[in-house]
Formats: sequence, structure tokens, C-alpha cells
Amino acid sequence: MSNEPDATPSLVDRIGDGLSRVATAMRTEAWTAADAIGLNPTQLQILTFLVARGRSGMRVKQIAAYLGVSQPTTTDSVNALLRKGLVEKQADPSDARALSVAATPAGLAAVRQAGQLASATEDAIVSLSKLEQQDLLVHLVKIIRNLQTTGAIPEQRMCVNCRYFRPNVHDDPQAPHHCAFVDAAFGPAQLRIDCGEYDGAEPETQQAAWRVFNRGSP
Amino acid sequence: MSNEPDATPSLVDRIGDGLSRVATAMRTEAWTAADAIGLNPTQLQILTFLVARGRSGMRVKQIAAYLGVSQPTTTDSVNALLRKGLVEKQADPSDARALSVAATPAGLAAVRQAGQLASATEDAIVSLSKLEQQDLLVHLVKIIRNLQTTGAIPEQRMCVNCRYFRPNVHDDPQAPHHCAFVDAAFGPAQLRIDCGEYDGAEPETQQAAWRVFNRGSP
DNA sequence: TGACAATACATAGGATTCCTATATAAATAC
DNA sequence: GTATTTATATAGGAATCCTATGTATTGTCA
Repeated sequence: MSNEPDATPSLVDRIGDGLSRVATAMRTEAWTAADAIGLNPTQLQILTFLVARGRSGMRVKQIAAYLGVSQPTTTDSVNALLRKGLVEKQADPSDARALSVAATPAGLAAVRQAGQLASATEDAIVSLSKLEQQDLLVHLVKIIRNLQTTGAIPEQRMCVNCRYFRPNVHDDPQAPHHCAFVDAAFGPAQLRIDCGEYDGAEPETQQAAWRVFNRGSP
Repeated sequence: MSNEPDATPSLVDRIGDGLSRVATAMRTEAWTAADAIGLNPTQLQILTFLVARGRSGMRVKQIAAYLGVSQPTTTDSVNALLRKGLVEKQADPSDARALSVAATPAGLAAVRQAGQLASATEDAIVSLSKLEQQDLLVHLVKIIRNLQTTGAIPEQRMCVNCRYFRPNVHDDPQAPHHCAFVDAAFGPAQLRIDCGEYDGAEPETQQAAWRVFNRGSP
């Protein structure tokens, strides 16, 4: 980001600023939501992440990569959740070094409770039209895909990375894509960022699908 | 955000997730960029904020509101920057209780240096087409405006809040708006998030301008 | 097979953020 | 002229978050 005073920042810089502003609001909100259930933002984020993954459990390193923090920091927060009985550690049968962290029923309940709380960010997104929301989602998917390609974030459980994703195979502009897992057509507004049924495709398959997906919106 | 496992999250929830993912990447990036010049993300954010405001200086409370943290936390970080010689405190002539924090030349240099560093987020935004970037900026402006209306964030120095903003007064779809400060037409791609020449309009004026602005993109 | 490197996690130690509560000083209200 | 509000600083403490290192397990390769 260029920071020359008295100069007009580039479009890209201004988008970055805008994302920062929204991120600030989300962080403030995360503090209050987490505080309401006796947690802090990092702990709530971990718990939400684990709940979304179900009872299969995740490794400490995967959680660290998702959060974008170091492994010891993750251990700290996981232990804090452990003391509160919201997650549990299990030995990984396939690797005696590793362990599997999963949310307990109490953890699921806590996340649901936090989700009930009013969210200013959610309200702000709702203020956009349905079409604007759809466009915004697609733009975010593209940005996230790029962040993933450059290694800034780990591989995401998104449709566009998934082996069940068939982009632009239908004529219906409302639902041009197809999910081979549920065998149904769907459109841009249904794109997933973090899907439970996700199964990562090979890099070449991902790239091919990505090209076809992008062709739809030049 | 609803977190029912095995249920498809709403479009709004998925957009929230997407924003979170991008925010995570930006936070990670902020750590490395700030670390390269011997700061931490909060300190760099404060410094960038002060540099954008020029040498006029900002009060501690304003900085705290911008960051979304408490005032003592801001005092901590400002003092850290002070020790490093990157900011300076000056007495406010109009109010002996208050003080004015401004970036020093060394602070400006540090921000410029951090700005030179490669940014994965910037690259990811660049991967969007010009039109997509423009749409994204407009969507972010709308979200930020809404966050401001609900009090989640303080008033932003955006065009849409500014007394010099004249929305949708020209026929040119590329440049329908007008800035009375520089007396020039401009378009959605030139909208500012944080303008140096900003001067806040009265709430009623803002609302009226906002209605006219929104009429352009229903 | 056996030494060596890599991996997964825990621990140690320390700096810093970030909070609430409170103190100080100045401005404002009545 | 006293009381309240406002701007900032300070005190104290919890928790994040880092790097460096330790321990146990797995993988590699001669």
C-alpha cells in the first residue's frame, strides 16, 4: 500500500483500505460476541472452525495455518478451550505424534449462542442488494483463490478447489455450475467458502476448473 | 453467523466468512511488513493512519476509535512509537487536556518502507478485472457507510460523507459524480475511503447525498 | 537395519497487546 | 463556585503471540 500523503491512492490501495475498515469492525464485534460467552476472539474463531469441521477433529498445525498464527500460540488457545471443556484432544491413530482436536457438545452450544448475537457486519452486508451480495461473494472467492495460490493462506475448502465442482456446464445463467456430490445445479450466489463435503482436487484439475469458472465472468 | 453443521450457511454468512479469510491474510501480512521495520501490526496501523492525516496530528481518542480498541491500549502503542521516535506529541492549543499525536519524518519514512514490501493481498486484488475492482470498491463503501450508520465504526473520511460530494450530477456513466473541492467529475472507481481533503457534511446532507448516490445503482 | 533428518506438539521465557478501574487535570454546566 | 464531563495517563493483570528449544515419533537412505 502506498502511503504518499496528499496523493490519491490507487484503486487497489483503496480497496485494501476498505477491507481493513471492515476487518476492524469485525474484530471489534468478535470481541463482544466472544466476551458474551466467556471467550476471546481467537478462541471463538478456533471453536467455530472446529464446529464447522464436525467431530472428525483437526490437528494443531492445521488450526494454526487457518488462523495465521504460530503453532505454540495455537497450543495456548486450544489448552484454554480444553480447560473450559469446549474442545477435546484425541490421539491420532495414524500418527502417534499428532493429536486430533474436536469441539465437544458444549463447544457446539457455545458457538451457536455466539451466532445468535446481533452482528453489525451482517446487517451491513444485508443492506446490499441480492445481486450486489452475489457479486461481492464471487469477488471474494477470486481474491481468496489468489491468496491461496500465492501461499498466503492454506488451501480453502471452497467449491472452486473441490473435486465435485463442475463450472459453467449449464445454460441457466442463474445456475451454470454443478456439484457432483449432491448432483445439483447451482449459481454464483451458492458458492461455498468452507464446505463440509469438500474434497480437494488435484492442482491441475483445480487450475483447469478455475479457467473455466473465470471464463464465465471476464 | 449461523454455525449449524451440515447446513448450508446463508449468502450473508458466507460473505462474512470470505471477509474473515481475507482479513486473516491481511493480518498475517501486517505482521511481516511491520516486523521488517521493527514494529508490530498495531503500531504500523497507527503510524499509517497518522501519516495519512499529515502533520496536523490526531488525538489519542480519535486513534483509539479508528483502531477499535480502548484508549489505554492506544496510549501504550503511541508511547511505544514515541520511544522509537516515529511520532511526536504536541500540546493542543485549543484544549490543555488534549494532545496532538503526529508522525515524524522518521515515521513517514518507516511507513514508506513498509509500503514497498510485497503484498499478497494487493496482488490478489490486482487479479480482479478493473470493472470487478470498481464494483468491489463500491460494495465496500456501502458496507462501511452502513457500519458507520449503526455506530460500529466512527465516521469515515469518505466521499459519501463529505460536504464536497455531489453524487450523480453528470450524464457520463464513467464519471457521474462531482467533487466540489477540486471541482472535477469522477466515477465509482475514484471513490475515496479516507480522503485528506475530507470535510464532514451535516447528517441530513449526508443522508440526502447517500440516497442520490444509491439511486445510481439500484 | 541404523543413523540422521524431518515432523508434531509441548514448554519456557519474554514482549506486547488489551482489558477494566482509577487518578489527574482541564473544560464545561449549572 | 461546585459538580459533572472530558482527555489522557497510570496501575494491575490476563492473554495473545512470538522465538527458541525439548521430546517423541516418523520418514529417509545408505
